Amino acid sequence: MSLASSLQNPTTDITPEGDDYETVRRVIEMLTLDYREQPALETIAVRLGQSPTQLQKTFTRWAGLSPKAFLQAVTLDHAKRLLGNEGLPLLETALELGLSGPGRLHDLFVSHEAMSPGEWKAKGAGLTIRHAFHPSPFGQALVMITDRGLAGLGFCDPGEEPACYADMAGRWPLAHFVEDRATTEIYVKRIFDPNAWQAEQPLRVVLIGSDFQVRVWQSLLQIPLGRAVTYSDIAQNIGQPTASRAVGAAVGRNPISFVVPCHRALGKSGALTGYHWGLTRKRAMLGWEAGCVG
DNA sequence: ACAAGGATAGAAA
DNA sequence: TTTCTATCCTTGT
Repeated sequence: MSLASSLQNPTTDITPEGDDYETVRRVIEMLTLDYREQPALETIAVRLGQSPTQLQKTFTRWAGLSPKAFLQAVTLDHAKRLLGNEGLPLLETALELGLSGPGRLHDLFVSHEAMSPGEWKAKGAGLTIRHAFHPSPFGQALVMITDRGLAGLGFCDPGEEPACYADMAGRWPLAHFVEDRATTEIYVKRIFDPNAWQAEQPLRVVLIGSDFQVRVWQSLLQIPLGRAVTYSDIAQNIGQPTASRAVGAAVGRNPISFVVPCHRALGKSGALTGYHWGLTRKRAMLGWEAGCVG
């Protein structure tokens, strides 16, 4: 089977910035674990065995932000700002502008297609899924492609690949899995390079889930870069205003993280209430995106 | 059918 | 801050 080979070869292909995420991850962890003592940048640098200057470089290379700006981008205040409580109901706005439908969605230019309920219930039977791990700005990324487009994107830290693979593959237990780095690599480059997002032909994405889940994920696709919505916003958007709890569960099952921007769903208070691949990664994504906007 | 459990939210103590 | 509860889609029995 391809599983073994994919696990033994966690790739060192591209991404000269591969190490940067490790640093960023540890900084975020320190900040959130010891948030009481508000460690200064210099303290953190020392703990990591780096000079503040090195840290400066790492952040600007990784996020396009100075360390100070990045740290700000990871606070509760910033999260609240993303929610943009200044009025404009985000999701409806996107709909009115005609950004929905098969055309452009998301800043990444995604065209989405949902699998039929029958195919969903088949648990992937008859489906061929090509997959591989690649380094990404958010750790190791597991990419899963069907002939209808990107079906899965998961993340983990180096060494956790087996669990990550099991998690993703278990979602379509009857599918046929083939490791195919050549196919997945094309997608990876496109997904994590904001410069490639301007491309004219959209990234094909296929949403495999229950009807309810697909509607939730489609709502997520309407959230622009640099904004966020609450779980209840989404519940409103799909016409079931009291189902915010169920929305949370559905968001959590999103198989294509980052591309379907589930990291832009926050609690009403602005708190990051959860993330399937770890809250640290959710913070990192929001911080990284702050760099894209500014 | 039924029961348990979530990445919720709001209210009460 | 912690706890209680209304709510509702999924999944396992």
